[in-house]
Amino acid sequence: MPAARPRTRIQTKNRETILDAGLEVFSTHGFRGATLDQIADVAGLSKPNLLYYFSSKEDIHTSVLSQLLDTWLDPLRRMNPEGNPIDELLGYVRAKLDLSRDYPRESRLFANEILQGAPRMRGAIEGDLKALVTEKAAVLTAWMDQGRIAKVHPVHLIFSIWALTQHYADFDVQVRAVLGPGHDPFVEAETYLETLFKKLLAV
Amino acid sequence: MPAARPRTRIQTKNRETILDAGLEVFSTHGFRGATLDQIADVAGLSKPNLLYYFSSKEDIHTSVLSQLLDTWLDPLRRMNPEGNPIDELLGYVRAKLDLSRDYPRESRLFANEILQGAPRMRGAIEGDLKALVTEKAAVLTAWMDQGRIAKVHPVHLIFSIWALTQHYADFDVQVRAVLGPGHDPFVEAETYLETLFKKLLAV
DNA sequence: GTCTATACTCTGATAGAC
DNA sequence: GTCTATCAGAGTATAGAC
Repeated sequence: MPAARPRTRIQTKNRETILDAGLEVFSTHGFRGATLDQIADVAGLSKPNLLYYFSSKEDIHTSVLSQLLDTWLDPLRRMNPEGNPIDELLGYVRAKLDLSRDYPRESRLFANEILQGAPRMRGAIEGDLKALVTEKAAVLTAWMDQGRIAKVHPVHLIFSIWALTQHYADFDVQVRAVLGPGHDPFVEAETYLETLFKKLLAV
Repeated sequence: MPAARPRTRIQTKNRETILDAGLEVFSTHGFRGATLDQIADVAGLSKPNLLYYFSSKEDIHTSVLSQLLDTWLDPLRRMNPEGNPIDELLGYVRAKLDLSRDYPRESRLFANEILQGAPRMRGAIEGDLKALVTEKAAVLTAWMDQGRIAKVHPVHLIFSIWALTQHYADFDVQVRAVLGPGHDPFVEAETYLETLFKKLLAV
């Protein structure tokens, strides 16, 4: 790596363009399935030019992934132990569903990575992610012990929020095919999931 | 394609071996990510020998996929309109969770396909799958109208069963990393999901 | 039916002109 | 900084011996 040098505006802009193109292609085809040609095409740059900004395909992929987990865990991090339990949990569900709607490519990239056994993210999952879940599971357990929400397995509760919200991003094609035209999956999901979690957590 | 000829036992066995190896490799690496070398290696056959039994990589992939949807939809198909609604639904959840536990490779292969926009299964999804869901959604709606289960969006109810059960196969790595050793995700999930759906569907 | 050898294409990465 | 040309390796598929 060369000594860190301040980047010009055009450099910053091109790097962003490439990372966005990489997200687009990696999220639909996985790492191996993606080609530099495709990424260059989406970015509107030549292949050698990609490799002027990033040292390798792997480098692009790593860069795309590196910021992903932070964005992904942010809503959970925001769940406030001092707040009202039901509001906090429903707020978390809504925030996670918003992520699925607004950042489906990120969701699919993450899903791709986990499906393949998390070869490039295992450390982050066993580290940051596990630590955060453990911390928040303790908050949930406290709420349950105080009788403010129903007693269920706190970690599986978090899993179920992930599964239900990410499904609408990762299986979008299937969801839309089954619902048919004239439906907004995310609007319907918001209502459905609010009902589901209210009933599950009512004491 | 040559005229259909009865296959010898060794042919049948080798074809099965190859399809199983293909399932193994395709489900973890996706179509593009998988190589014939990997499949040959897992199958314990040489690469040209693979192509003696199947005309191409695509052919292996298609053959693996072709039987997948049937297996996958079977539990839903079995949901009996004449049975007890809660029992039928909880039975479906359990059957789907069993599929996740016993056939995680099939689940991941399916997830891979949908994530990529279902390039090789779109027809089946818009056809058979949609038709079955529509049929069963009508059954659910009838149960709801009779006041035998709570009124919720029937299609999203099915989506939620899929999301929650498939999560334990597709995100297995993450689930186990977060839970840590000494947990059986599927045993815990069975209890958790039974509670969740009982509460959701209680009138 | 199965293998070795190989043809040919695709893809990641580099060289070097401008 | 960006491009054209090109190399080296991987990967699918085929030829042909046994």
